[in-house]
Amino acid sequence: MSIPSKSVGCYSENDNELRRGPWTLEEDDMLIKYIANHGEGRWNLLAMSSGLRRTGKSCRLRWLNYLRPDVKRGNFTTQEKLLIFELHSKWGNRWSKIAQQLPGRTDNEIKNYWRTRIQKHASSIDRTGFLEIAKRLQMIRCLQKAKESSSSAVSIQNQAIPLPLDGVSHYSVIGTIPTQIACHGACMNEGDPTFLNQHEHNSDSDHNNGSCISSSESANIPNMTLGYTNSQFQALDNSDFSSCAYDGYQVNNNNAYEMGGFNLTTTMVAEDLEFPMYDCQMSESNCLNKEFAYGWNMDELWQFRNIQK
DNA sequence: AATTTGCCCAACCGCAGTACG
DNA sequence: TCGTACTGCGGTTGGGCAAAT
Repeated sequence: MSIPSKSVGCYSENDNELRRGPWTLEEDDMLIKYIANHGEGRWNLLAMSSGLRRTGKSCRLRWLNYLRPDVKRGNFTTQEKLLIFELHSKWGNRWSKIAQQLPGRTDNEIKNYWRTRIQKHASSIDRTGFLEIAKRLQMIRCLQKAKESSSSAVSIQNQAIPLPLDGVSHYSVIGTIPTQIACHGACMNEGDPTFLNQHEHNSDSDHNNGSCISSSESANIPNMTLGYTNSQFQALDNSDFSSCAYDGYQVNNNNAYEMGGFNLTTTMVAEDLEFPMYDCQMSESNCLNKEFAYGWNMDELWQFRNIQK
């Protein structure tokens, strides 16, 4: 390619050379009008016949990431953030695949979000940090579930979630979960943007009944299980387990949900969601000290992590 | 007020997969 | 079947801007 080394903002005034760098309003307008008349696709042809001195790839990128009418602008909602965490735990850096689950969001946007908000927190993790992070993640997941099940009168406490071990690819450490979580302060209100309700996003079923977990109120939540599968550590609830089992997902060594990166993900769940973690405490019986709540023994977990390295 | 630092995000690059002649 | 063009994806870069010094 004849294009010199990248220099955004340096344009050639030579009509024969391709333009690079930020798009102008005129270029945007030209692209929009062309696509309105001819439709998307055939980007190289578009680039040549539209009069834009851009590559087809550049035109495509501009359209998909910025000009498309259904592109959603602005910050990610809490639901979207949670969904990104969820999907990244399943699929890793499959940004386009993740983007398909977030209507109006582009893979580029999600990728940028992940890199700037999440990976910046990547750092070495010590044992103490890991414990704290594990606690936070666990609480967050509990709170997610609280909304869903608080509308249901049925308590499914202390049910064990069976793990279908295939005897080959799964090494699992599973604990069952006492399911009382107390939330103090004003952290759970239906109208609160920080209210965790991930499943509203992609479910039209029974998750939208407004129920408020107010101060000093407890919610029955479904069992949750922390599972460590091969090199993978993640928080598993029933839906997570399904995806794990059926998608055959495995986290590679670079994945953020691998133990080494676990801290940044979970930390950001708490921090980036602006969730008042300090207001939410596990109930007394679930005190997270030596014995990790939900049956996890952190000594074992940590040892297992080291074995996997 | 000036300079430095760090963050965010749009855009670019290279590569892999697919379509087509 | 092979070669070429096109498309899409994930990783990376660097400009702009706000915060910090």
